[in-house]
Amino acid sequence: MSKELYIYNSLSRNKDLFQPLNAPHVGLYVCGPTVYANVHLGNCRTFMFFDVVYRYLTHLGYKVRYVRNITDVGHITSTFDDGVDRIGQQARLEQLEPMEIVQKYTNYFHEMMRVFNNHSPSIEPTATGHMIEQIEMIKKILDQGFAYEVNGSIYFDVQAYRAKYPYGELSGRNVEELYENTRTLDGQDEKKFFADFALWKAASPEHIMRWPSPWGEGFPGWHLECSAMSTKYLGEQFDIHGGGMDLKFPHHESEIAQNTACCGKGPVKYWMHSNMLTVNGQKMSKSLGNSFLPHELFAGDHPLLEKGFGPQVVRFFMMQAHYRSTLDFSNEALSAAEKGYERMMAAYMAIEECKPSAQSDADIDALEARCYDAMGDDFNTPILIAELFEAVRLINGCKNGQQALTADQLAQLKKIMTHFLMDVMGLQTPESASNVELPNIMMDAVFEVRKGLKEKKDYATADMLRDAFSSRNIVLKDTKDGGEWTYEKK
RNA sequence: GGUCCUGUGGCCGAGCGGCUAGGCAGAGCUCUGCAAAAGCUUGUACAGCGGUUCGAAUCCGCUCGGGACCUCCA
Repeated sequence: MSKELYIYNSLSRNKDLFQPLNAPHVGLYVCGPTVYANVHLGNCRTFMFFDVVYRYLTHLGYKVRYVRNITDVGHITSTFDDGVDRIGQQARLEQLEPMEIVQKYTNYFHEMMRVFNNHSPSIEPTATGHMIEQIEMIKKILDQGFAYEVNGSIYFDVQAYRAKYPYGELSGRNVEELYENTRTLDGQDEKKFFADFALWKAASPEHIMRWPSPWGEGFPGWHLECSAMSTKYLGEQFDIHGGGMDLKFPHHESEIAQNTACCGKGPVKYWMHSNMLTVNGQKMSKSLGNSFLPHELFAGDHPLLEKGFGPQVVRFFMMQAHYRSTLDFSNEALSAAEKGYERMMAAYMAIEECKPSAQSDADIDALEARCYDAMGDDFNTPILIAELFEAVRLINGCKNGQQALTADQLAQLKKIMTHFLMDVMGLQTPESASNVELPNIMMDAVFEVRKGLKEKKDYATADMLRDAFSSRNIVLKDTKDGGEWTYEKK
């Protein structure tokens, strides 16, 4: 059975065989959210996918250190405006302290990660908690001659960097072309070269979030935190760096430049980028106004939604598309995923009901191998799911007595489905995922039936129903509206 | 404008030189008090036009759509 793992590496533009720098240890860094607003569903897709990466590497036996940061320093919204940052802006809007904003939206983020059944990262560092590391890194880059100071701000010197290292390798663009197509430059810009980016920005007097530094009070540039924190927790070189496609340039390109300028080598062996969630073919994003929030999706509480879908259905829906493809949201697709998810889980839970046979012609080993092949081919979860539906057919066939499976094979199917469905893809059965309301809903139906029976004066059947429950330690009590029920403790 | 990605059957979505993807929906059958579930069978497909090849959805070119990045973005 092949358990080789090939990962599409954005840097090499190839599916590269995964070979950790220090097996069995694996360093995984994923750019987390900026907590100035609620995470929307598009954001969640990325975190759900990298959760699967984390889970699968762990399943393969690697000791993974998974670092996912929280960006709680406001990135400046434009190079040219005067230190307006998203968090500060939102703080003014909501009339809260910036750190209250940070806390509020971090809480929502964590809650959604939990609801979607994502594992917590090993370390979840915040940018504000790593000012010292960021300042130290800037000093090193200055010492190496790849940055310069202007009026208390430090800029990365792309020209100096390019003289020694290639710039733009990840995103595949060259600086000359960038220049031709960059929008009109502000004449008052402090930068020596248009492509230079800020490592540290001097804070204007009204800027709220500010920290002392050797260059005066200010705040770090938006690319720096990831470089500083990944280096601190994963070392100067580590295995996998992930994030959304839209972070490739300039964010990840700048990270490479910062790390290389600081430490003389590129930080990451495998760069992974997950594609966007789209709505009517367009990227879901806050600024386009086509995003919606997870809790709106669960409740069906949004103009674009016909009904609500549970977190597990949403997760299954996401898993049915490959992470490097765009995935278009639609009610029809979600509904189809819901049916598929339910069929999958029903079969999973029905394995125990299957009667084993002495003989079988099914090849479960081959099925298992194909599951690993699918995951090993750049985390191809859609293929994995297709293979698991093959398992569903076997299980259902066995339950109907149309497919012979031995006891060992049934156990193996159970193991395969547990591994891939639960452990790797992080799905849950409907029961474990929710639903405390379910018993109440079912009992409502029971009371409805009893009411009908009593109206027809069929008291014998009505009593039979009540006795059937009471023999299972559930007591039914009639009320004028319907009924109540309790467990009878013994 | 530049760079890159993409166009698959009613819908979603894999595949990316020859071999059934899969799910949902549809049709037929089996099972069935009814309904559902499940199983079996089954149709419609690779944007268009050229080219390479024994053979192309898959490679190349052009045309026409769609999108991402180039500014904060998962």
